[in-house]
Amino acid sequence: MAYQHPESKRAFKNQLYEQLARIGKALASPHRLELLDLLAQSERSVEELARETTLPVATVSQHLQILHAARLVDVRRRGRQRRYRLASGEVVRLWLALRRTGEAHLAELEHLVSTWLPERRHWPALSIDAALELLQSGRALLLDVRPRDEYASAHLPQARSLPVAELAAHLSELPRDCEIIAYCRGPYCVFADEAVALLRAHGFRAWRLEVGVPEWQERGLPIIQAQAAERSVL
Amino acid sequence: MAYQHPESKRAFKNQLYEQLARIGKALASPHRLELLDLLAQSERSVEELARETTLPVATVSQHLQILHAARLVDVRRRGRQRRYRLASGEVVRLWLALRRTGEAHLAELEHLVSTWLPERRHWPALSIDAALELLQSGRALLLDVRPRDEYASAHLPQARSLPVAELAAHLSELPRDCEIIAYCRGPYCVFADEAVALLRAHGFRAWRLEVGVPEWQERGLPIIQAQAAERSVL
DNA sequence: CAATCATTCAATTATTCTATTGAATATCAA
DNA sequence: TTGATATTCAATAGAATAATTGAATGATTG
Repeated sequence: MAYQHPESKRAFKNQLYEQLARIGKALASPHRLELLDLLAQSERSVEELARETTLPVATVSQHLQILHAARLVDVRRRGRQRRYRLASGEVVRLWLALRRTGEAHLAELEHLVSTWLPERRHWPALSIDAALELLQSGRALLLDVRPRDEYASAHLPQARSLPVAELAAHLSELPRDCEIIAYCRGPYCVFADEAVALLRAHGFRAWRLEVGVPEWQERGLPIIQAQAAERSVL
Repeated sequence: MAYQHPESKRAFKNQLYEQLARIGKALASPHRLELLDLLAQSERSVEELARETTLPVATVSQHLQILHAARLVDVRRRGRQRRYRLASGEVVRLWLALRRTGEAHLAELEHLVSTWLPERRHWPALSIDAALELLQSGRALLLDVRPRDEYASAHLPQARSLPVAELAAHLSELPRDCEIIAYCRGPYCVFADEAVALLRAHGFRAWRLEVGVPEWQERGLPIIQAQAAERSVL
């Protein structure tokens, strides 16, 4: 019979929400959110994550273990490294949902962007739809300006890899007779802003795509992913 | 120009993730998750929430203020009550994403359900699609077995309100020549389980719908909502 | 087998969070 | 204005969390 005493219902609910709060607790630190954000681009070693976040390696390791205990990330060995990655697309959706909730309700976020990225006022970012239209009509070139290993892990169809650090050295290879669309990790990454600024300073018609790979994929659009062999071998 | 010094990039990121962690921290307590789950059904007063969660009123009030500081909930006055509700549909999506992440990765959740709701093995729950098919062909009656005020706040199209507590008294009004589909707050609510058990014990052909109103709405399906006047008047 | 490298562990301290209690405030009704 | 009701506030003690440091582990390379 399904009838239960009120006290036992309470015990069930307590255990239920306690389990779910394991995930909530894992999301309760700015450093861990940054780690999730980075891992949404590609798997990484502890050391790589420490370098990108400017945190001590031991601190990153401990945060990763908290994320792992909440089952938000997986680990595998590769040589003497341990490479961490998000446990699944569910985790990407959770992170994006958290970020969108912030964008919807935290006025401070807008303020941060307008303070630190004031040049975004000059040129509007391209939406996914606007970019798709330009690309499908052949009037634009798509640049992935993230580091090469992130491109290798997953990138948008038709995208060419040209990390922003190498952009200045390759300007002569870029076309002047079409639009150039640059994308990076997502709306809070500055790589594409920097690329667009450099390109425009040299007379190119450049635009920033307002999303990155995770948002593109969440929209149900196809991406080019590294083979499973490269991602999970041994 | 968009070029920034590495240190100032770091300062921007620190502030960015610190803001987003306000939301993560709000999700870090089992009690607050239960409050969000309840508010996903309908707005409620502090006292109502305290009664449902069996927590002291002052404790609930403090948790609500934490949720409010993270902008996950809104308040309005109604008489001498303050009625809290989720700030927007984004918050619903965030909560559902967190819950789904738990379902995907926390084995303990499955274990909890099989321990506390063992009767779920007997009769499979109806998916949204299965329910839609039955309902559209007229071969089923849809019962909302939640408390009446939650039905009033929002319910599925075609649903009749019959709270599980009143079900036993109204059995004679229910049809025996079609399927009966009962739904409640969602997959972890037991109202529909109880309703199905009672109905089957009396010979009805009853089924539990595996989702509630929030999941139905997230799927993009229509719901019947209380008028704005009822929801937000003075 | 020793050396190196990447990562984790363990112990400490400082900080933040949580629940509880009783008092304070604010609103409505008589 | 008084009393009742709903909620918040303030103070506290206990618990959990975070960052730091240096040592320990474990796999790979020479």
